[in-house]
Amino acid sequence: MTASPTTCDRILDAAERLFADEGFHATSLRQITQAADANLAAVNYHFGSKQALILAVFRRRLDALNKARLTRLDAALTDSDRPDLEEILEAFIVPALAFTHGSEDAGHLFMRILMRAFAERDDQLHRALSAEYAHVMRRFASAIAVALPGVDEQCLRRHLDFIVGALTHTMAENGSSNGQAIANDLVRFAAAGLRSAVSVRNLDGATRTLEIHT
Amino acid sequence: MTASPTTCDRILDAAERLFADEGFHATSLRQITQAADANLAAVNYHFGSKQALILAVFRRRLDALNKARLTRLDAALTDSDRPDLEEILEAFIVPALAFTHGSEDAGHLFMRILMRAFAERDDQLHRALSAEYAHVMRRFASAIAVALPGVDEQCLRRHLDFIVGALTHTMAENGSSNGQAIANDLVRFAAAGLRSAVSVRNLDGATRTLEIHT
DNA sequence: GTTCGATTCAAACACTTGTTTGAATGTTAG
DNA sequence: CTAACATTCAAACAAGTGTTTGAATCGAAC
Repeated sequence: MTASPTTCDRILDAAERLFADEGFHATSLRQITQAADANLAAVNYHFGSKQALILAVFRRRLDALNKARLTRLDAALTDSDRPDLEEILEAFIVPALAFTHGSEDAGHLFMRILMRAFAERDDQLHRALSAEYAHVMRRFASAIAVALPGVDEQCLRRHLDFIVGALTHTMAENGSSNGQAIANDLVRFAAAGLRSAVSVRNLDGATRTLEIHT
Repeated sequence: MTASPTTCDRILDAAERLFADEGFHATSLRQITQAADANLAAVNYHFGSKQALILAVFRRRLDALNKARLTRLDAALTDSDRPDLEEILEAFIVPALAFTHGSEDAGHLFMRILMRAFAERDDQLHRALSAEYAHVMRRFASAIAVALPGVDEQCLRRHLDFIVGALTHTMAENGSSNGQAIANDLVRFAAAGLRSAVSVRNLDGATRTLEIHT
């Protein structure tokens, strides 16, 4: 039999599920500790505060996710001299979906939490997360810049935002079903979108402009 | 001089800003009424409850946004017999950005709120919104299906999710700056992504599959 | 001026929140 | 065994929550 999970882990699991279902502020420590079969004071004892618990829930999964992404990115880059755009995008997208198919629907829950974190304007959380998240995004940005020479830097950053938005939104919306089909779609969708940026610029040197009514 | 805004409007404005900054549950009625220079009981008097206020904040902007989208979509469809994909996408994307450039940063705030609504698992809010939102999405889906014959229906629905995710994420993240450039990028990005779906199917009849490690 | 409906107001309601405390318990080392 | 430490527990804390209430105030219509 596996060692029974510690109080810390039970609290993290319960908090993850409740945060995903109800939101950070809407979830009370009493709900969490009751679901975790722990005493109310356990949260403040083990983590210090509710805010620190939120960060802990985050780090546990995000560290693993970003590490898997970077490992796969490195593998794609050393595979050949000229990196393949699709392989780079798979390195970013597939681990997120592998997550979803992992232990129960932990990944699915975490994607909902990740989306909340983007929505939350909580500066403390925002800063703490972007510290390591920015590093990962920069690695992928430069990898794509190599695979797709001639793409505007600012444009590339925007497109990465598109991909992050599309990924988190669909992951949060659709459950853990059809992960593979979604990954296929998103990789192709994103690759085509990225390639369109350089081809347009190479053909006529300027993008079409739209009028925006104000 | 313009007629001074009613208490209802002041409450809606204050609530919109605070909901975007702090979240639904994190903002108290006391914060809202104080910012709106109204009495605490005014919210329950005019709207009935906090939950009803949240819905009211939503409807005020979402109605206008979706109406603008559909108007522009109709214009694009009657323009010519065979609708242009880019025009359809502009009908969906540009009004959201025109919003952003409208009164102050009201649109920017509302996009953050919209993102929260997707993240929130509040079933009541979810159901109330998807009622009219689903209708708009269906209109756009069938318009794209005409402009892009041969695209798989399920695949199209997923791609619309990608676009919604990309739009809300970037709108929420970047402020009201560079709205036009973002709209240009997203329209081109989305169009290329959508076209890639039909071309792949038409060329070899099957999509590439990725292994997902679990 | 008076009456009537709509609106505002201050005060209180019952309840939940995150956090702290100090004693009780379990666990490990000397 | 005992001493020291880590962990759990029930209880209380002050502060904040959404909502309700009943009186006060306003603005027209008669």
